[in-house]
Amino acid sequence: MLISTRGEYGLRAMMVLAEEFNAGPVPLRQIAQKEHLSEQYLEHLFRDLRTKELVTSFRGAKGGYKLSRPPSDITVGDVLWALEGSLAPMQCVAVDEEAVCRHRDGCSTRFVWQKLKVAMDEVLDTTTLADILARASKE
Amino acid sequence: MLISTRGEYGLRAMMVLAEEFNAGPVPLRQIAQKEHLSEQYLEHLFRDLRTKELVTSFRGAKGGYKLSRPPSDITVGDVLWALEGSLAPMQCVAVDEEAVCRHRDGCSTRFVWQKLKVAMDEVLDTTTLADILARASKE
DNA sequence: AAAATACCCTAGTCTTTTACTCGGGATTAT
DNA sequence: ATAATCCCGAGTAAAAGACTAGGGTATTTT
Repeated sequence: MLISTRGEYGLRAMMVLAEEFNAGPVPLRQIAQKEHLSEQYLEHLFRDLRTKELVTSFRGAKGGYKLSRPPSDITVGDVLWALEGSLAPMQCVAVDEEAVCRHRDGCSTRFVWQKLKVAMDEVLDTTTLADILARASKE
Repeated sequence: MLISTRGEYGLRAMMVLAEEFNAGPVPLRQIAQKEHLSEQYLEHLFRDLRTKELVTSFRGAKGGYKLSRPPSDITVGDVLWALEGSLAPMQCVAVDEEAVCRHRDGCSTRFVWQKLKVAMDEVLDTTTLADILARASKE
């Protein structure tokens, strides 16, 4: 499976923040309850989301998290990349890796992985949280 | 990573058979040497490829494997599906699973996973071994 | 000032998956 | 007969995944 619980829970949590974007910060406990997730596990995910500057945190009573940018400015790819690392189908086409094919010269299969990655990135980079929101409210 | 060594090695091995499609059967040892893979590990992969009827086996001396169909009739998706099982980005959009979302009603993120799957399937189902072969010989 | 709320951080642990290896058996060409 | 080859069921070591434990620190409300 391409997406682990990190990406799954993380995106779900980000959608809660997207819904509440115009309200105050949302505490993790509230997100955890709404989505039936572990609050402790969410903390780990939100650390990564914060360092990648996708969310802003507010400490203390009445604290919580807010999206750093409007939902229309955050793509699914932004979120998943922050939580899962590279989403390439194979190491040899991952951005953060040296594009080294350790097998025979001119590895013919590599171009398939590259095509796959392009197709995946297209969806990930063009779908924003606002798009999901719009889609959800229609149903 | 979406693709494990099963899919990676398996597709590579299938390409060797594709190149040799008009010759006699190719023994695993030869594939293993050419691609620097473990022969024993390949045996496991070929068991699956055989039961999915992508390759035909010939026992005994001078035996080996052949593609069951011409390279233009075998897609990358056929091979990967045989070796990796479902290639969906998430369980909830995998074909062999009940499409059950165990979280809150109308899970809004599901449509993203579905879009992703469609984009991936498009590549996997339209790229054949012959396409890879053609691409490789051009370089 | 104190209590409550909430984020922040480092470990550790249990389970599952991955990536194989081992050792044998069956079949066929020579 | 013998060598080459496919066939098969176990087992295993390492890595990844999915968390939990438990402390700390900052902020706000009262």
